[in-house]
Amino acid sequence: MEDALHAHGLRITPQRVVVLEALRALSHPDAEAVLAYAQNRQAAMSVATVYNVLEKLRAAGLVIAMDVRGRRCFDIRTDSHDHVRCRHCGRVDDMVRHPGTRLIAPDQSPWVIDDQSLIWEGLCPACQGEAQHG
Amino acid sequence: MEDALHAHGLRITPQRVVVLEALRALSHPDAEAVLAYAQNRQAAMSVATVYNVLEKLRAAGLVIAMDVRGRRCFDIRTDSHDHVRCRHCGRVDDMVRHPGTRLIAPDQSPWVIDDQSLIWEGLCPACQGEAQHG
DNA sequence: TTTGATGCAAACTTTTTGCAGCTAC
DNA sequence: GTAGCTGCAAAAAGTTTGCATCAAA
Repeated sequence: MEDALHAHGLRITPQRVVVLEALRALSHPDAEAVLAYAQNRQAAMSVATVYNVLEKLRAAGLVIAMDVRGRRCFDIRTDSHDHVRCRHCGRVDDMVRHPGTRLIAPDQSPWVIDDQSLIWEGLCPACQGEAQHG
Repeated sequence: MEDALHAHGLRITPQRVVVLEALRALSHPDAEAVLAYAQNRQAAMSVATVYNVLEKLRAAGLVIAMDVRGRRCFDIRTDSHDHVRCRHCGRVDDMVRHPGTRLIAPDQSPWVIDDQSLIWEGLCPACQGEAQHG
């Protein structure tokens, strides 16, 4: 658990270890879920620290972040994959993409899909120079 | 402009017409941008109304919504397409998907991509019965 | 020892809500 | 006339920030 932190030049603190544990134990938690996990395990943790740690981990490439209806969720998997979210219960599942085929079809899956959003993030042509020294 | 509202059983109000205008004039605006557009055109509009109208339009299928770094953005296009967002300036562009090929490659585009998130939304198996009468 | 992390609490941003009044149909 | 929409303002929900304290290396 600590190896991953150490390998990315991040200090090993009890809080960070617990956040990593939460990310492994939970499915796509948001900050609130990570905090609840830590508190259940009697680990000292504050809201600000949860956000700090998650952002550090994201910047280090250890987790990916996604925005889902006003909440920022995190996922410890770093290989490329997609997600599906239930608009009734809010549950988020991983979804494997099949190269060369349609991304998803309702009849290929027990899920009923009625919306999708794919967002890439990066630097637009105009900002590529600017961002390097900004 | 009003046709679309009428066709979906939505009452035609000045506010709704202006929101539709804003969605056509702007690229992927959020609520704040729509409000600013309306106010520039001297149209009466309150924050709550912007959110109400956008949600009505989304529920009617006239626009799609996407969550981008804590903000909910809207897009009047309803055919399936993707988006790319600059992490420096926040600009969001449409991105056409090429069936049968990789979704995107950095060297195929002047954008530098370092993150992607694809989220489908729908009903998970457990909720399909429940949601119909809930 | 020193650099960086944590905790608290307050501020900030974005979205939602309750309710009175108004208007499209 | 009436169901449904709007505006206001306050509250809610989620995230960020400033600063003093603390601890990993």
